[in-house]
Amino acid sequence: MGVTIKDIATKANVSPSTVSRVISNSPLIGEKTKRKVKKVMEELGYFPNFHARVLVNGATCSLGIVMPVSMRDQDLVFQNPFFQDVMKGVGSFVHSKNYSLYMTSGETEEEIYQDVVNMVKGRRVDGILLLYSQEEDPIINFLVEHDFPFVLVGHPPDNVQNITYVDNDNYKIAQNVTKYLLSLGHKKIAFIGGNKRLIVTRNRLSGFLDTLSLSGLSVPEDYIKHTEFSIEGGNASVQELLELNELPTAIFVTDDVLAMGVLNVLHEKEIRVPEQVTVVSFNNLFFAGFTIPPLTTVDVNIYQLGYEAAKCLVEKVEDTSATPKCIVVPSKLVVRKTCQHIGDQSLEKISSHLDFQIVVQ
Amino acid sequence: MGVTIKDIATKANVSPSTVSRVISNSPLIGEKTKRKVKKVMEELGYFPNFHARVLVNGATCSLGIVMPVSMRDQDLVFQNPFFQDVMKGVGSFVHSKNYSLYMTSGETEEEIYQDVVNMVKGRRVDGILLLYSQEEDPIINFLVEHDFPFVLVGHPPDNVQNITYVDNDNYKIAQNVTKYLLSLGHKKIAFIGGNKRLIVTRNRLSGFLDTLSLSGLSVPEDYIKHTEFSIEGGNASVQELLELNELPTAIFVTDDVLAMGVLNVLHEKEIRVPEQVTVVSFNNLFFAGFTIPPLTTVDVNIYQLGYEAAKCLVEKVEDTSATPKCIVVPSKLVVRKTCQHIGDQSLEKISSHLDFQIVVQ
DNA sequence: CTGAAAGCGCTTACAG
DNA sequence: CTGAAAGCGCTTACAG
Repeated sequence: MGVTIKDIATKANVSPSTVSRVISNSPLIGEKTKRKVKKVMEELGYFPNFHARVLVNGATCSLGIVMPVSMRDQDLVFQNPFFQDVMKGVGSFVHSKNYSLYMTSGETEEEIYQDVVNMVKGRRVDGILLLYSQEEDPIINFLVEHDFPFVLVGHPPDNVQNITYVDNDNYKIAQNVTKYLLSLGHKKIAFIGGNKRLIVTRNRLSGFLDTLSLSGLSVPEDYIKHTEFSIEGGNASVQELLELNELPTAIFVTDDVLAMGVLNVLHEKEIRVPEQVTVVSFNNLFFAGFTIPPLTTVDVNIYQLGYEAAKCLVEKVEDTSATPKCIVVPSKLVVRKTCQHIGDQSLEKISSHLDFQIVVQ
Repeated sequence: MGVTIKDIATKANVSPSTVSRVISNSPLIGEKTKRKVKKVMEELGYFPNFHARVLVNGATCSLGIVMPVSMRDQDLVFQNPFFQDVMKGVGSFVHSKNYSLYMTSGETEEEIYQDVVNMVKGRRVDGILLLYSQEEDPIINFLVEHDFPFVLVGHPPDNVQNITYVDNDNYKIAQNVTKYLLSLGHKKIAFIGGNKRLIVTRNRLSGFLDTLSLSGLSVPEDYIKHTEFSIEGGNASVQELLELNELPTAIFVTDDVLAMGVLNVLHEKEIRVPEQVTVVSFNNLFFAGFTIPPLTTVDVNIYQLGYEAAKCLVEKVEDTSATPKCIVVPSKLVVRKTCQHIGDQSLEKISSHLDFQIVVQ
């Protein structure tokens, strides 16, 4: 059915080798022959068979994307627009390099693991991009063991020196966000975050906790909530906080989807934001500027996270000997309306104490 | 580097053919040989080379996914969670059938078209899934011309008899939604929808328009807005409506992201929903129950749309002679708080006049 | 500058 | 029940 190199060869009166060389634009071939062969290719509508090429070259120019698609059993239900945004960044770089994208479709950790094994051992991809990072991840171990090129979006759970990853400096960001809250006068600050196994969650929590304890503030245990990544999760968590005797005056939320759930409950209970409760969040997802009130949140540059990760991975694939590296994507706090409003001057002042870019929108 | 069938053959003292037969579990091979060979495969960690297989079998067991990723030039910026949801459905079915997923990464129509050509002509996939449907789409034409298996999520722009597609009955739904609005007493109803080239937009618009005209109501031209699929798009459109002399009392919005923008502006301008303006929308995206007020919207069963589409495609791939078919995914109106509230009884009454499932949440 | 030959890793008629 | 041979569509040393 498909036109092959042989068909071209016969019709152009040359050998298949010559056709192959014309395709790869080898300088060895004479101009005349090139033109002749190219014309025939045009006429017959030739297109190289991908698999035949891969079989001899080895390189697939494809990357495998590992998404945490709804791991229901782990309550990691990702209905999070975050991933769509990362993928845009990934897609953009990858396209510029003529690489293709392969996706896992597994729905449990075990299935996703199998998907990865298939990709790697079946030689379907040249590298793997992990869009998340969590503790005790068998996939990372598998990849390391097989010395297969991969890049992590997020901070490695361990083995940091040997893994190439792209991440924000979540610990530092969390410190600065917390300092920001402190400078606003808050002392009773609660935390709502995603699954504990995720490294992002842990890093943001540590930054938060460490900063408070440096200020001599301790956080009661029931001020710290871990929940699934959904509006409902955010909902449930604030509800719990609101049942406490001593209410927090600020809530540090690690994701905008969660924050949406938080704002929702507060609005329903007619608790005024930011007058009664201050809310900060992370990720600056597409709806962050349109919640009620508009969310003050850290823009972590999701697109760039994806773009850089893809770039690192392609580099790694094309030069396997490259040493592991880590790219830190910059971020900034986008101040909107969910934190106690203070005069512009004082914001500047606060800002000067922080190691952190602040932008008012 | 990789272990091949040959390695196994030598170590197991059989021929490569035998190993191949063991892998495909051929009944011809004796039990003893099978055990012996399997043991060696185990020891050596054998995994079949995907590309070698494809080269001889032809089948890739891979599907290509065409996403309308941010076609900036066409103002079709899709930051819409819709696609993540469809992909869940697609992934779920595909995984059960051991198929893999390939993604386009192009960012303009031209690039995406090239991605598709590469997939098809390079024999990288067995079928193509188009996650959207629009007028004058060169991709559809290409696929039809090459008689390549594909399935459309959405209604074909033309050539309906020859294309397999999965869609909601958007025209009918729009009719019923409009009737619903009419029965609520609205006469001045505006429309905010996405790009005109998209068939969904057109179908929902026609259903809307036809129903109104059947009721003897005409819609002024400036009551009909087409905008990009973003909160900002929704924002801009209501702003325009609010500048009109004669304000609509209801707005028919074709997508929740747009509706979010609509609600946002109305809230800012302190226009009360639903008391002053009623809003209905489509898709029931993850945040629809959490806007302020919670959105009344049509649940189009996004997941099932993806699931069925993948199913149709695999069927088509595995039986090329299958006749084109069309699957209509059911939908229902989820009544929340953006439409003028009326007593439960009258909702029942209204419902009885509609050819449409209504659910109160 | 061009061609014949071997080979990438598999499968599958064809023999036996 | 098992093996030798041909072939899937390409690339790339090796000759000339």
